[in-house]
Amino acid sequence: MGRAPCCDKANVKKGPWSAEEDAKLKAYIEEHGTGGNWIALPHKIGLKRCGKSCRLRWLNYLRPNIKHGGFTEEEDQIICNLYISIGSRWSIIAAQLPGRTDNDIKNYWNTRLKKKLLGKRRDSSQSRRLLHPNQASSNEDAAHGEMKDEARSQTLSASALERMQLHMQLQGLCGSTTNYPFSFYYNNPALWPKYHPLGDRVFQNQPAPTAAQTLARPQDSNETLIDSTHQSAAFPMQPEMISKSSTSAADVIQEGIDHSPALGFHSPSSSNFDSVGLHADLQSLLYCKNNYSSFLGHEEQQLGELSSCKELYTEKESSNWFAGNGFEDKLPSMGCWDSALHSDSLMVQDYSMRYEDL
DNA sequence: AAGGTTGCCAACCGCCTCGAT
DNA sequence: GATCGAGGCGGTTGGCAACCT
Repeated sequence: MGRAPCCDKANVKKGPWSAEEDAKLKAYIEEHGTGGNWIALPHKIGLKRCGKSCRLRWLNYLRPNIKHGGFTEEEDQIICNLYISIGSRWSIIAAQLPGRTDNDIKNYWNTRLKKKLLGKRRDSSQSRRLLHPNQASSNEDAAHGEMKDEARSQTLSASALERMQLHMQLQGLCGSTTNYPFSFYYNNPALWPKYHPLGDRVFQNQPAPTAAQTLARPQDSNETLIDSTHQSAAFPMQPEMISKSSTSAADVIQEGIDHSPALGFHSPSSSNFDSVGLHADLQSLLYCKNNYSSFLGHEEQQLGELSSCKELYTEKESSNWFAGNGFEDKLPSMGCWDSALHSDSLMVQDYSMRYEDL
């Protein structure tokens, strides 16, 4: 027996919102707020819409200060950095980009930025199978729960693969500055956005530089590197940090770092990485095709190797790095991407070693 | 010019989390 | 501690527009 629907589906309008509906919803919320109950809201204002639909419409379209389209280079970089770092946690990524919605960023990533970064070759049938194995599977497969779970797991891995590919591209540009490819982001505090659980609202009230501003001034990265008090607050957000917690999420993560020196998480104060150079590399990757064309030369082979490694990408096999590093207690809901990420990292590590031998 | 394909994006779906009871 | 319901989230879909052949 499934969960009861949140609204009477039969009497609820679907599809595009009319101007009249928009006006009603906007006027009501601007005057009364949501009242803390989205489900009841449409009834109050006489809209034949699901409460969830109203919420989505408000958050993604009607809310003040929403920006649509026209992503800047700066925003591209932030999205790229965060996607590599945390995966498809669009709400968290959106929190770093004032005026942007998770849906917008998700669409932008899926339709444009991903292609921009990974290149058109990703559309080849090979990579299509690699990245969307569930789409290639038959309908009868989907009808079976086990197969569905497997497909989900593979889809998850696909996302992880994408991030890994981005990492490899970055590594190809930046050279192997470390044995641990995923430390690229963590080793560059200049690329770390600030974590603001309340998103825009906090940005509006806080004069501290946004991630975009931090990113936009790589020449200032030295001060970021040196400032150890800044480090805790500036550490890249982890998805679970967004959950309501009484303790500082940054502290939780920082503690995790402090106890995991072997995993490539160098504290900024001890890091001597050239964040300026890396920033430039990322910018080149995003905006200068020439710079990553050399990478594409290896991509065919890489994809082949990735296929052979794909079986490594199961959640069962991926032991959670965070377990054993003091994270499991504090981050109880650590999502499956994390284990996939860990699995990725092992595979990438292995792969990168072989790659460097080429 | 017409039909097919691809790209884009708003909206939906269903699962998960968490607070209230 | 168990259950319920609302909110939140990420993945997916459907429809329209632009582009291609």
